[in-house]
Amino acid sequence: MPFTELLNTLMPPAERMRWEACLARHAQDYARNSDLVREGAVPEKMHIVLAGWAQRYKQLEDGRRQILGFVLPGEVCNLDLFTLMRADHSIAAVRTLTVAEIDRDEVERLLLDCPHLARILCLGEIIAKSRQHEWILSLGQRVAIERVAHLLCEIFERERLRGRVRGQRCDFPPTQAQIAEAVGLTPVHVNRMLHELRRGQRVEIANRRLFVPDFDALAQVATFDARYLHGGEAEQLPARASALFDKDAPAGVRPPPLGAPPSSSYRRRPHPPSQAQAR
Amino acid sequence: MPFTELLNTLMPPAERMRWEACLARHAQDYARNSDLVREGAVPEKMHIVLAGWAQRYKQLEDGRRQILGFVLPGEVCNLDLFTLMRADHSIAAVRTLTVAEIDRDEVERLLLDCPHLARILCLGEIIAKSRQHEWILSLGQRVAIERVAHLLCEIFERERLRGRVRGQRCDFPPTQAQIAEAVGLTPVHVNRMLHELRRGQRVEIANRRLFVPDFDALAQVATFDARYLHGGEAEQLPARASALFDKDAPAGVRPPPLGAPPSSSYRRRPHPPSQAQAR
DNA sequence: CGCGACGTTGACCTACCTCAATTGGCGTGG
DNA sequence: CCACGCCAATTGAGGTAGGTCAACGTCGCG
Repeated sequence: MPFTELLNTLMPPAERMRWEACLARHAQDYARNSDLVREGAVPEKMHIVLAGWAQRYKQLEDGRRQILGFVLPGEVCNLDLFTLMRADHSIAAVRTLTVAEIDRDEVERLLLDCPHLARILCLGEIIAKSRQHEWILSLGQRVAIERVAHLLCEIFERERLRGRVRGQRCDFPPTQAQIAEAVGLTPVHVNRMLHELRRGQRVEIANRRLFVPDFDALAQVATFDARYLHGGEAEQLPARASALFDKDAPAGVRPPPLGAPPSSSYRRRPHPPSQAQAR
Repeated sequence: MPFTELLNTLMPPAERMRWEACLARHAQDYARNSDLVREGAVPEKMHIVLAGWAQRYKQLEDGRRQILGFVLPGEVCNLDLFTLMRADHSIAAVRTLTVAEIDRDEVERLLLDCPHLARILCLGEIIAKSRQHEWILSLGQRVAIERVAHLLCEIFERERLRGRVRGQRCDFPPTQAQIAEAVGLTPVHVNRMLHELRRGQRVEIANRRLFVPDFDALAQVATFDARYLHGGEAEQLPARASALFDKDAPAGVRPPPLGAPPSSSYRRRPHPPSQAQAR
């Protein structure tokens, strides 16, 4: 498993074992749709997803609910634990879910003992923020079919980076209603979009599994650009993360994206060719 | 000015002066719509808004643009500087803008010398994240009039927390087209929503100024709940922030919100008749 | 074998978009 | 001081993406 090997590279075996032992010791199961963290509560424990998916969400008083993002196996739900503020959103199990629950003291000890681990978790937070930004772009600007396709691309690519895609397939537990809550559409309309994608040979979802025969084709309908997931940056983590904590700074290597000057019309606004100059 | 006094409480005068001197020394002007930070670039300097507004945004290849948030005077644009990754979004001037530009070395020295400052900036980042979550909720679930009203509520409340509201009025530089890019609507439709809000005596926008005669009424239209802005948490900052860096942990005091259980299968519950009209 | 959750489909409706023209404010140059 | 020109705001008419409602199919499971 490439990701596992990668982790070995990034974390000394001692840290790695300490971490995994800790996870194993605190495993905990949740039933589908039950909350791990409730908005407004002061979080007591840090949650790490071991198996299954979790979903972050917020809701309005009248019940409208928006999913902010999915937490996949191996990812941390709430590092924000340490801010000690009340949670600004809830976290629930998408389906049957196993997490490790580690309380504050232990997390603290763990992070002190495992500097590499701390860096990896920090990088995870930064990438999560980048995903939030893309999520906003999606909700605000993409049309229905792009939104759905984009979500599938994101999931598939994240799973791929973790080495959990085989034969163009990966796990995909959410129901269509949950997809709908994630992309801000109606379950009915999500169903139609999935149907359309299926007709076009873009995706197949069955038995909680996602099948993507031609990723590039799907990415094209989604206007998906994987850069925001910072895939492959983990390899550069040691250098970069050390900059976070130590001093000097070798930057990652990556071609800058185009600053495409737009088209025409009202909404798709031609924003003036802005130069990044002062004065 | 209450906010200034607050800062004095939070930061020893020495730190405070060091910080402000630093800001003053590096002032820099930008023309409306010019970029301070371009997506994909490695940020060289940290930007702090001194006067005017900045906007974070992302765009699609075809020109569709989504504003991720506004940066108000006194706020920091990109603390993420230290991650040393390429910027995942661009930042531009809403209108004529003055910022302080501080390069990495100096920021580093500053933060080492001013631990209180560092804590305040960290808290700012956390609150920014909370705002992002609310922004997602808005784009995904609120209808047009709620979205626009919610944006105005957020701005107004943030300005109020900073002590910049007088006589129910505060600065409001963005054009309707920029509002549209922020809330994911068309400029035309934003115009109509503003018109409706004006007819209902909810807001008045003129001469780059926002007037809110009855905040609660506006908040009701928007389903706005100020909690996510963490107003008043700055007062608790010393205690809380120290927990971030030191050890033990007095939590903030704040009533938990309701955790409305999920409803039926379908999406839009009959949201309360948002009567923003004649009244 | 019957219930309950999920997926699917059709008919219809409306919130929001598109296109297009007009108005008003304001800075600039004559 | 006025006329021009530009940009933002405004308004109307008509179109469509996506929502709503409601029924039916299907699968898993006790």
